[in-house]
Amino acid sequence: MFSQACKYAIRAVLYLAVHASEGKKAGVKEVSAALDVPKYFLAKILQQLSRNHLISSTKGPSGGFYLSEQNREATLKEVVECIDGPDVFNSCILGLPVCSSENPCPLHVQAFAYREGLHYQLKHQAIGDLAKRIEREEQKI
Amino acid sequence: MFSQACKYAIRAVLYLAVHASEGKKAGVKEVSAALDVPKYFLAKILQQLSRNHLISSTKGPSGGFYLSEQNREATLKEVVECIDGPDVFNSCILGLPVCSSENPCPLHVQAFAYREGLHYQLKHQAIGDLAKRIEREEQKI
DNA sequence: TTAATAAAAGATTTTTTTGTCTTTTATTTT
DNA sequence: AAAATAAAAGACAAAAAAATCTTTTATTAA
Ligand code: FES
Ligand code: FES
Repeated sequence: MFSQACKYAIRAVLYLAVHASEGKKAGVKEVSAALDVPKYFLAKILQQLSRNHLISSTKGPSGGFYLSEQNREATLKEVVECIDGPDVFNSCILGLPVCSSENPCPLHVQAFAYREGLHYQLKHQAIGDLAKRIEREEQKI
Repeated sequence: MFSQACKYAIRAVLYLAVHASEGKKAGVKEVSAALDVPKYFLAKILQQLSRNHLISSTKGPSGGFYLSEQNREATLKEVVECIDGPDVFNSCILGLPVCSSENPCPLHVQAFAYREGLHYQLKHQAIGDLAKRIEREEQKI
């Protein structure tokens, strides 16, 4: 479903949402250590998210990555599409050129349900809200 | 979700289920042309399925691939696991070392539900039955 | 205002996946 | 028995994804 880079991106964004803020930024080193993810690879991913304004960053001492209030209103769908491209949620699970209910592949009904369930959550839940839920329910990142 | 090889495998097996039989075998050339899939790559995939007794084959003139009656009783789950390995249906969508409802990641609930829907179909529907449904409902492969 | 810090950017390397080509082996038809 | 056919096997090449390293730029704290 998601590329390795995209999995790292989602986890990193959620980590930032929970553990960082404008006043308490987190560096690549901290995030990569906390999530047990390759440091330099993660750096690239965070850069890409930053360029696309899905996370915020500042250079220099006491600099690092964090989520602005605006960033917290975005959704993971945007994060996913920033890394894996725009077709993640509408491509056929068997790789047919188009996915549609009019011309369904044999797995379409189930695959579509799965994909849409996930899509719906990622699309409608703000990252900030997700973070609160993670803290409340003590979910793993 | 599925590797390219696995997508090709599923489609090829379904093609054989619909268009081939012990009396009317299909060669790599036919299948790759019908599904618009790289020939030599598909050959490797069919070999692997054949070695694992998920499809049948014979060499020589009028040889080719087909599904025996026994093959038709198998499921696509077995095909998928033959190509992509045994963890496809129980690994965390975010790549955490284990996926469980006790230690869920933030996407677990949706991801699990979605995955299980698909898993259930692939696990409980015999390839032979799927083929009949494909013919009946004129689904695309 | 200098030194230290940390992200940004760029260039490379490694690994995995995908795809191709050639040779061998089994089978069948002539 | 010989020729033709088609899968099996093995070796290889190309492309994509993942991971690493180095240099540059911006910022801040001393
Ligand atoms: S057509 Fe294949 S998943 Fe929709
Ligand atoms: S724990 Fe992540 S999908 Fe189950």
